[in-house]
Amino acid sequence: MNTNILEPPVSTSPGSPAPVPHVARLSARARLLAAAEELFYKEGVRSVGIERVIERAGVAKASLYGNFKGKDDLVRAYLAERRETRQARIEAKLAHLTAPRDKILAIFDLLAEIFAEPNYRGCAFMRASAEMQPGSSGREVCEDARQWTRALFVELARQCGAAQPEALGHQLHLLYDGAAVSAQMDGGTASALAARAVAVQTLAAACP
Amino acid sequence: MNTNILEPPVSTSPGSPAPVPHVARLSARARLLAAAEELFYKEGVRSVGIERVIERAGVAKASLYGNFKGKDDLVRAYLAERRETRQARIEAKLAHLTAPRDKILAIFDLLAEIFAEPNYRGCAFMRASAEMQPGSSGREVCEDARQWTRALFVELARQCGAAQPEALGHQLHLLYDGAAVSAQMDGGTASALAARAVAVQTLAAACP
DNA sequence: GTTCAACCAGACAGACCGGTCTGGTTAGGA
DNA sequence: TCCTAACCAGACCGGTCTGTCTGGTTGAAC
Repeated sequence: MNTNILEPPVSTSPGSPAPVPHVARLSARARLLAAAEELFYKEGVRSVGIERVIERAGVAKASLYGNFKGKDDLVRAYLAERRETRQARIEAKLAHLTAPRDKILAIFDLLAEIFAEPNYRGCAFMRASAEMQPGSSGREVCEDARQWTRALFVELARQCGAAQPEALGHQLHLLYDGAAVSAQMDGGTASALAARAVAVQTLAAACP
Repeated sequence: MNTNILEPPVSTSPGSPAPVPHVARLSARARLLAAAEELFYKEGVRSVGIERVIERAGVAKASLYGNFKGKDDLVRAYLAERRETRQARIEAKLAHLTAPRDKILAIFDLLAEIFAEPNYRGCAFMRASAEMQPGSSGREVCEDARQWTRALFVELARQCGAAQPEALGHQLHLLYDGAAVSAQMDGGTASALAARAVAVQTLAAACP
């Protein structure tokens, strides 16, 4: 969902071969972020070089270094954008629900939706984390995204009336992570359903 | 545990600054594997270059290319060695147990032991997978290791008398993966205990 | 003593990457 | 019309990476 009226909406058609049509084109920054999103997620932040990104975006090298401090900064911006997109998607999924238990299970339902998407290649933050040095700005975004997810599970566990909301939140987060790993390595949506089934049991045991 | 009498036992003191003493030294191949194990696991298979490995091993470049086809082959050998070490460690942990339920829980106890080790940095296969291209020989080793773990959980679930051993095995594997991710990102042994607690509930529900 | 295999040390080549710089083009506003 | 900002195209530099090659050393077998 693009609410910035200064920029036309980005068409995220995955298989488009030509870089981006020159009619009604986006700003160089927006095209760079779109190309980074596509290439970094598909092939890894380290495998993809600057040259590939600017070629895909149809942008000059100087434009990249005018909009970003360097490759690390572009990676950070890519991850930050993904983090906001994901958090917004989760919040939208939970918005029309009231019972905390339903919200928790809805998160796993959302995982099944995400895993079913044709271009899904696993959790972007896990994959990027493994490619980046500890302490880099990109890693901080990943850890921030992780912290947010953990806090969400703990808060929902608290609302469920769990005796130990921290412990239950940790357990639910565990299932969330495990589902992502399994989806990345094994493919399919089965892991989201398996995690949901375990979550139902765990909730029943922790929230009497 | 080194049972190969052809080679002296490798001293895995982590902070030793000198490469390896020239007395009773190992073969070039063994030293290369030891250095690869140390550096690849600590800093990533992609971040660490050939130069770093041969310097740490105290080995000439030509010796590397005489023992391995190239860097990819060295990475594959490193992962294959790790896979065998891990499988042997799990099998040793389960050897003196008879009840399948105890064996399953012992795997999570072993995770807690592993997570508590000072140099633990997460699952080597997950981290290496994220750094390698799909279809590479190293990736195949990782997927093989994953397949083995899955088969182990499914077999133990079957021995437990689960109605759906495949499903229960998948759920247990999910907890295993989630614990590894949480240990890598958050540190500590809490995730192994949390996964064990959920496993107890899941087993109780699936094996009446 | 000779031979041979395994090894060490390091120079070197070719490729690639991130980042800088120059020069030319376009569009819009004063 | 002129000016300015944003942009494109691509040469270029320094560094790093994998992998090859040459030459010298050691030690054990014969």
